[in-house]
Amino acid sequence: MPAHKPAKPSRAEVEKLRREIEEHNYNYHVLDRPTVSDAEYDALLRRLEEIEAKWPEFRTRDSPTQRIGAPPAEGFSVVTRAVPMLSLENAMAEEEFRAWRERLVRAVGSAGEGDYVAEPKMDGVAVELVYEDGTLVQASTRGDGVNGEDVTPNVRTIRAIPLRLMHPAKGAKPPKTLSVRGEVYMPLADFERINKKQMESGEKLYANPRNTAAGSLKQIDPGVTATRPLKFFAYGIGSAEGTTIRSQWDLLQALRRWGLPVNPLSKRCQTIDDAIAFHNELEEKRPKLPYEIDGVVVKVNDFGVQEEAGTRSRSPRWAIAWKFPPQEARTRVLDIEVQVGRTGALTPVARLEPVRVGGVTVSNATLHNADEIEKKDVRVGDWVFVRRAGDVIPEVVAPVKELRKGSLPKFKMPEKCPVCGTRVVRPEGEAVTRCPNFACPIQVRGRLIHFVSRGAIDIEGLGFKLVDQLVTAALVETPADFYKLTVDDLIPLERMAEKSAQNVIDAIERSKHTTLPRFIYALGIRNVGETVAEVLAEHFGSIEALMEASEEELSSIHGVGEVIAQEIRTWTSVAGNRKLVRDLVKAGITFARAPRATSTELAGKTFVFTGTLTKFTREEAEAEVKKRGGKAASSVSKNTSYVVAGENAGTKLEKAQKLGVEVIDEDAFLRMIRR
DNA sequence: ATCCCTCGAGTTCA
DNA sequence: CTCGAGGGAT
Repeated sequence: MPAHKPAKPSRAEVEKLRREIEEHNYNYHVLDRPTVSDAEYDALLRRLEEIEAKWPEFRTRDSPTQRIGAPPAEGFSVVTRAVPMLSLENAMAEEEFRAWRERLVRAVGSAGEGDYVAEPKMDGVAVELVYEDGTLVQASTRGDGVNGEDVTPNVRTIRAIPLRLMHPAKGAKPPKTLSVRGEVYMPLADFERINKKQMESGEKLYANPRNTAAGSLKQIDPGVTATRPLKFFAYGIGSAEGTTIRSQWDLLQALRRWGLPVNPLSKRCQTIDDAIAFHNELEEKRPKLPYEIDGVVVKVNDFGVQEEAGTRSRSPRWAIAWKFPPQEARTRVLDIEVQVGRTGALTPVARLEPVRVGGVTVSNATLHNADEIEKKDVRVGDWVFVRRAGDVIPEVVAPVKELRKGSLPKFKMPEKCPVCGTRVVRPEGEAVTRCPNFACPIQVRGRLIHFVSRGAIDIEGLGFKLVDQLVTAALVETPADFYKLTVDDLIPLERMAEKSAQNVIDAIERSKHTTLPRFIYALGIRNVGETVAEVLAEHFGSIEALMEASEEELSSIHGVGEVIAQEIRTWTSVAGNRKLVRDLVKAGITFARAPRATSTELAGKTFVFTGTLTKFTREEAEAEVKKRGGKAASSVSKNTSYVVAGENAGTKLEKAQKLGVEVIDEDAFLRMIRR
């Protein structure tokens, strides 16, 4: 377009443009169904900005362009409200929840028997929004309920919050003055993203989404708040005067019609058991939700019954917050111990005062490596927040620095291996610190355990306890020694009678019949996992050929680069390792033919399995895929053809959805391979 | 030289 | 599951 001046639009045209932008905001934030791309949305907003810049007479305070614009505040003034924002009584367990209902029924008679609304309890910041004639004029934090802080300029930057209410053609118009209550929160993914950025720029990490949301709302400069990905769910109003709304459920629908986001999981419950079921279902969904919740709020639906139930000094009798057991808990670091793995990697692990998190007692949490400890600045004696990452593995989130008394010494990686005393090394640019002593007893033991593990040689009944005993009794030093064991060797060991000893010996015997990839993997060469072992087996066809391979030949293989090639060549040139392979072969190890792909029906397809599979094991499924010429990968990318999701699928499922990868369930997978 | 996809290794608790 | 890093594509 040539740079000619556009004609001045009419007031109606500007208004139409605003409505269009508001509509898109509504679709996106309230209905969660975007109807235009971000780029299209931005284009509309930019056009409006240009018009308003050129013809200032069109500027209005409630225009979508006016989300940022107020100058930084001098601090926050206090807002005093006529109808206080009450807090809720808490219930921690089902009995307490039922007790609440008993009291309710006593207070209001049979009216309290049924008809509730159950809503997720957002873990965010409670705010009140005041709309005058449909325009947002004030926003405040809850504060003590009566007095809150005026955070209007900051709240205006939150896109999920309409600056103007919508007036549906049919249905109740909002009252002249409407105070909406709800929760400002930060989605988990956004929280993680900005924390990652903080980490990269070496800044302080935020403890959790709620604190980050609260901190964002209390920014002096609304420009800063505008950069924070905050969202909002409305759940109530200050007073229902001037409306015809007579129940909580109708209120939620009305809020939604007025253009305010309402949590779609909220549910009307006809009986107390429905509410209990809702709580339990939500607790299960909780780890998969894109935001944090800390419980369920159950309210009496009918406003008339609510009034009858009345309010105690600080909380209404007609509502209760039934909390979930915390997923994040505070505890103390008793010690930081350093473990040594089979490759000699030194891993610091925090020993914690046992604490219940998400239903289990946590007493250990990995701290990964020295950098990680440095980054989080965790010290022995600190109070720390612990959470179960991805549903399972405990993780130290951050120390509570305010509770650090005096000065605690910083953690330092030991200079010597805690097991064998050898001076440890940390190669330039690497995160791990290692003990270089190949003969370090813990490495020896680690290699033995790896050798017998599932996926490797797989000796059933030979676990880490028994390996420990065998090493201590000097019966086993290298994997080849397993094949020299007799029942009489085992019987003197703890918890070993003749029967179990015989079972172990039998299992050892059975393990002699294996496959080449498993055997190569079992050797425990650094960076040679199951996949690389398979590639090597495919290429060389025999262990002897692999043992004689040159570095050049190795690195020419697809999937093997310089690093791995050198690692393998170094390993195969060590006399002890060559002897180990000879001894194992002499002991009678034989290799089954690797099952070749029997069809090509899944050729070119890549599968990723995630979650708890109930109809088959992951190994079986992967074998089926390979048999049909397909590939089984461990992580989801845009190259993935299908993600097969079992129960409780976690981040991989999310990623699949984000990348638009097809997700199928176990049955669909079975149908696919049965054909 | 850089980015993206994978793989490998280490870890927790019931 | 998560992180770091190897390998290959661009």
